[in-house]
Amino acid sequence: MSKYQPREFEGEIMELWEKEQVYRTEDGIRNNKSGNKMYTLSMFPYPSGAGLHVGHARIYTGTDVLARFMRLQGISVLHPMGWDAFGLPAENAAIKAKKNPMDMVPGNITTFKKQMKSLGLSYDWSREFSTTDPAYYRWTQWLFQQFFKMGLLYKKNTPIHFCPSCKTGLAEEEVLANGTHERCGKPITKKDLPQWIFRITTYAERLLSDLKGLDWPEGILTMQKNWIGKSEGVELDFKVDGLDETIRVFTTALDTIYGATFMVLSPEHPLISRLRGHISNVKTSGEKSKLTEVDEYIEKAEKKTDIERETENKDKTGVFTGLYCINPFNNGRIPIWIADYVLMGYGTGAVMGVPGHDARDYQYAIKYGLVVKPVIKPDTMAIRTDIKSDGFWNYEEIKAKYAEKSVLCNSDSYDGLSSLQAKEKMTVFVENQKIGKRKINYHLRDWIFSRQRYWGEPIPMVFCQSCKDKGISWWDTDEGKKFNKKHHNISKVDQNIQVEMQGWFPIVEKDLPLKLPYVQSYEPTDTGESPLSKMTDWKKTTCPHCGKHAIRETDTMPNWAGSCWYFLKFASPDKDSSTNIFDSSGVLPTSRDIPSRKNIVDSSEHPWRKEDIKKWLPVDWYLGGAEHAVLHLLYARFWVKALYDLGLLDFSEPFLRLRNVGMVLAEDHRKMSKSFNNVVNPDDVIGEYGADSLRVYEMFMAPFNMEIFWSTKALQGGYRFLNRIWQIYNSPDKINGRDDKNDKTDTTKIVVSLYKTIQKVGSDISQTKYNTAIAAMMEFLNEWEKQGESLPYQEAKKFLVILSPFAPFIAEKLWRDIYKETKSIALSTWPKIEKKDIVDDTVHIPVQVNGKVRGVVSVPHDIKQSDLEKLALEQEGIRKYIEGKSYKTIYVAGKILNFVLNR
RNA sequence: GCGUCAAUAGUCAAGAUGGAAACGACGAGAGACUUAAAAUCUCUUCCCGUAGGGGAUCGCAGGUUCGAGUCCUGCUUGACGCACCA
Repeated sequence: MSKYQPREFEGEIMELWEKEQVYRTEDGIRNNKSGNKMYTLSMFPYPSGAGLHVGHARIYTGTDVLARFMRLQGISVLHPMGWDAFGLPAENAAIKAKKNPMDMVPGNITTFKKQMKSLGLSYDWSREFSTTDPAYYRWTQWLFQQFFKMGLLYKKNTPIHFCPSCKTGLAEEEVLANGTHERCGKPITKKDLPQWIFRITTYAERLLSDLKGLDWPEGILTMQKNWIGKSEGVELDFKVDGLDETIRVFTTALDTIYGATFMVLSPEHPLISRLRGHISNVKTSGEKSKLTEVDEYIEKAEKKTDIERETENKDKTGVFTGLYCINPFNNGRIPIWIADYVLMGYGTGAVMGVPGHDARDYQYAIKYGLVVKPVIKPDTMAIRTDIKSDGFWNYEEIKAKYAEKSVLCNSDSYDGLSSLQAKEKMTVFVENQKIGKRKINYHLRDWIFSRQRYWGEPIPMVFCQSCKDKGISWWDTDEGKKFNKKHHNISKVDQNIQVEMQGWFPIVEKDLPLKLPYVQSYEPTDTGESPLSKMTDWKKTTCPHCGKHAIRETDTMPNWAGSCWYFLKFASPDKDSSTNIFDSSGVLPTSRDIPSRKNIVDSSEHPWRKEDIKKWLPVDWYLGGAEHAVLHLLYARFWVKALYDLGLLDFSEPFLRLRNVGMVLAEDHRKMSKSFNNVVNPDDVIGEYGADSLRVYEMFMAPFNMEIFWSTKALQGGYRFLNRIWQIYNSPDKINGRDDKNDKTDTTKIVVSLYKTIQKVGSDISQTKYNTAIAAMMEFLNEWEKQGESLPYQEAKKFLVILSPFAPFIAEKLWRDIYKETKSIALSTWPKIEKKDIVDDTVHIPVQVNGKVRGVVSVPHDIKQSDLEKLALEQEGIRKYIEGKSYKTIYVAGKILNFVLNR
């Protein structure tokens, strides 16, 4: 009997799979029923120099198990893999290594691919591409241009988050809560730079409401909801006392307006500059003039970094302007303050201070001695001072506790109304007086899309000063007019954007891809300009509209661009798909001369063939880490919605089912990191125990979405399990009637167990409950190993099939060796189990006395209650608790019998 | 502060709909094989008892129920996310 030595055959099996093209996507050939497809996708990796991580192995194996299972169900499966190779991590690594990223990425990809193959992942490699491949980013650029044409992109000078270490601007989402950059961990500052900005906010409502139909983890849905942060309220104007100015505020609690005892402006509020003259007239008792006081405060506030604002979080500061405004409801005069706890970026940048019900306003009022006036109380309370001794009652809290039973007070004619009634009535008043309107605000901000870095898709736009001077925008051109006409159904391009974007033109389509030039100096600059801006020759071009001198955009796209639509391209690869990015030796052509493949794409209209998209999309199963909850997953949803509006797609949500994978932490319970010297390399593990052991271990250790701690000991458990399988298939007395082609069999006890196992494994896999599926197989194996148990030859074959999604190498090996099969097990069929084959005739009913189990009776499954009771009472162990006492019985058919003694 | 999720044996974990708590793995102990070790196999592994058997137990405290790990209320601890969003 030979020993289980995976090293000896895994490589050979891998070659067989490749030779036989086992994992090539079958476009619905095996089952022509429409809709019988499955698109299983793992979030594709950025191919780092460190190679594949055991954490990667977990995601990819999890997706692979699904893909293999679906194939065995006879479903056509699309299971692709590619590379998200643009972006900061690749570039920072390249800078560190003093190499051009273009020269580094190909080698990394080669390593990743080799490692993935050795893991036994069943990808259709013919669909592979990298986001850095010009044939792919040609279309990323093309899509950018479509979004520009829709009016979803504009370029504007904006104060943005800037990472001084990476020397680039960042999106809101890339800044961590502690004010550092999510990629490099260094602190972030603000910088005023011209930026391409995506108007993702125009899709806020749809991004929010479409979450409803998605089968995603609850936590991720909540995070997206919170990130979009919808709040409904009212905007209304407060007159500045004695001046012809108004202050517009946004509030979600209009019912508290009688409690507004002060007004707060954000330090960046534009009104302040107009008020300066009046502020300088204010008399003060101090040495400084009021204006100096205000100016000093504003200057200090502007200098604060995000981190400073963060640490000072709770200690609010501000300055009184000496001016007043008028509450439109009661004409009360309230003081105007400037404070940096009010943000310019949200609402109107001005807030009515209601210290009676808002915790922040309360804190501020206490510090500066402002009036605290509660205006909502529980209806059972007579006087307002009883509400709380200090006069403050959190708005949310009072509503949560008293709901409809909280009423207004101190609010003139609104007194006694419920919060809800008052809010509605007051809103109507605001509307009638024409001093404001209902308004919905979102926390979601527009998406800063420029990066001042080298390693990204060049933004395919050209700026023409001459056209700008003449006030010509792209929408004034023939092409632009045609576009507007064709897409008049979608939101009309904003006039402001048309003006703002005068002089900007997409480079003509036939010139795509606009290739990233190979440069000597690709390091980011200190000026916050892209390294491409130093390439004067490359920058120079002609205006697509007027033909005069024009300048190329030199910013590049963020790494999110490529991942926003890669799942579409997998479904519809370039026709000449043999143009793999690898040549036969596995070495990339030097990137200096990667051929442009624009000529092999047949359509000038679409980056994909519609029938392919129809066949495969949307993605049925999307597996990846939870860290993308509001980055990639939000951006990709946004692009798909925009593409839907353009008529390029006929669905508007890309990922129907999302599952998160838990992290793989090191044995010492820390994150795996080079600096802790605790990284486990999958190559080493595969070398020693085989890929199957690694796969089984990672699927078995915990539920798929939970984090696991690496344990080599536990991994050996996986190896032992496979070893026992190897031994049992090689034991003459464990499998009956070898070479018997006749698959008729008695349903002996062990066979029934097998059938139950088959059913459990199937249902567990489709719920990504891999750990319990494996436990069930182990349980079955334990039973099969018992002395005297053996399986008929054809039945034992079925066990290999259900094992194969988890341990494809050993399953394939035994499939071919023991059963002499020549066609891969991956292309076989999941065993069908009839319900009648797994029904037990005898059931075991636990018998309780007062809820405690005192015995078990084995009876026919359809026994009558009276017979069951009789049998139960025959048991000494049960009878002794009941004898001579009065009782009643509760019987749950097939489950439990309970005797309840009367007290 | 807000939101989401979690807590079961020495460790990782199973336990959908309330109905036998602890499937499976790791570790530990004993034994078999071996000159020996590793590997492999067998048994034990909450507490008491040689055993039949009995008792306890699911973060803590209550409650609902014939019956609660599961439902409800309050609390504790931890993880993740958001955070001056008006």
